[in-house]
Amino acid sequence: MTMDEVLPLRDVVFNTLRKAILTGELKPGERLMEIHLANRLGVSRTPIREAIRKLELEGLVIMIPRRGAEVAQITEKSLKDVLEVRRALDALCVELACDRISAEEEQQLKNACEAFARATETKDATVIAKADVAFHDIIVQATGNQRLVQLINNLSEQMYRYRFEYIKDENRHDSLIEEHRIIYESIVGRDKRKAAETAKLHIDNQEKSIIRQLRLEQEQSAAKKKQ
Amino acid sequence: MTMDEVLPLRDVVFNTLRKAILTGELKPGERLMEIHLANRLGVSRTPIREAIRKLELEGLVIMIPRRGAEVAQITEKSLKDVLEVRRALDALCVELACDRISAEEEQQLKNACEAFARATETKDATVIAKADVAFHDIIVQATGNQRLVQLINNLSEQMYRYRFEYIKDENRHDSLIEEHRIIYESIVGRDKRKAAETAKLHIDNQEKSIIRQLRLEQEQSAAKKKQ
DNA sequence: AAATTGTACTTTGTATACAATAGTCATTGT
DNA sequence: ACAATGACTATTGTATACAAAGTACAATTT
Repeated sequence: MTMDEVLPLRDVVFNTLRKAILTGELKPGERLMEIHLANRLGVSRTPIREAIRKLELEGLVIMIPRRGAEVAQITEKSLKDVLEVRRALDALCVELACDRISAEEEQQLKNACEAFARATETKDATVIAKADVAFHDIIVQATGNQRLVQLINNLSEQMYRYRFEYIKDENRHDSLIEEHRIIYESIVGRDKRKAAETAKLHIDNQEKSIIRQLRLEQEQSAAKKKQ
Repeated sequence: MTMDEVLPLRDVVFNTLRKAILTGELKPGERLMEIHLANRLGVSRTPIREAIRKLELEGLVIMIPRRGAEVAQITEKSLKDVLEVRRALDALCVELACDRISAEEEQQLKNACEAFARATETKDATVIAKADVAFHDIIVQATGNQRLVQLINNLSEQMYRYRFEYIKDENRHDSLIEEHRIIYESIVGRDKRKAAETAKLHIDNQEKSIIRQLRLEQEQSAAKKKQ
């Protein structure tokens, strides 16, 4: 018996648009026109509008009065702002995890750590990204703080598009594995200071890579505009 | 010439409902029925619904499928979660302020610090609360991180109702003034460690007071239910 | 030829109408 | 008397219709 839970259309639309923005299918600056989207998704304007209201508060689209919504631009400044906050929250995460992680979660974290190392061998960015998310999810969940879970997820969202390029870089794989290992061991060893320090380092490395990626894209779009 | 900017109705409704929830005019658990609200505010259901979608994502209301929205309950757990995050973010704030505060902002902070001390003498909770917000706002703004500003404001929101009781407690006034003074001096003296520590202490004190308040309220409502 | 005005079209903002569902109360049968 | 079923009502979910505003393009005038 399949209890195929029927979500309200607004949530279906919200998830669809969210995914489209995060994967880059809808590009920054692109306009979201209600009738157009309604036709494409086969619903009326009402659920589209309600979905846009949620995307607006989540920062994925911006509203221009009497002109409608468009996909939010990511600037280097806004990315730095997000990562500055994440650095603090990721550090908080691992510190709380040191206090609160259960024996079962410790085992899961160990498995996830090893699974990540194996995933890098596939050289498939999608597989690696999933293994990476799985590892960090266990830590975030171990904090037992729902609000923190929600905030970290929202902040991670903002840079989904760029994380992929970072994951692809094979030269970084060994240090990624090493960082994960240190974080795992620090948490198990209840060494808050070291865990927090490594978590911050982990973000710093991501920041460098993502900003390089972002500059590249902006150069490209600038060149395209000229041509 | 008054450029009385006409906000979309959904934003007017959003702000109205938000304020009503934060001031306690709409109580936790109370249902938000669309037609009812539409009649009361003299608009149609559409802007009401869009406002509710935003309140939903902000965590001020929760949706029950096919039953509509109701004002979110604040539990002791959810409050502790919020404050745990705030402790980290407030510490980040003062640290960043140490690095980035301008000479002008330093002067403003000095004024706000003195203004707060004077405000406590009025023994008027509204006046004191305003002076307190003004002081902290300068620090948050000094970080130059828009995302951080947004997050702190959203998190502060969640406990607006209870902060008032905290501010009222005259026994705490002297230590509040002292904490503000230490934070001010640490920022000016670029002492990140001390600034962060005091900021955390500041939150800890709030937490104790607010949780006491929350327990009191819950006892009262439990008693009322029995009677 | 350039500028300005007017008109038509596109798109959002708001209201209302219709559909579906869940909760409530009464009625009926055991 | 109690349980179960069915109808009615209240409320949300969705679609559409109408109003207002902003934009682009063409025509006209200087």
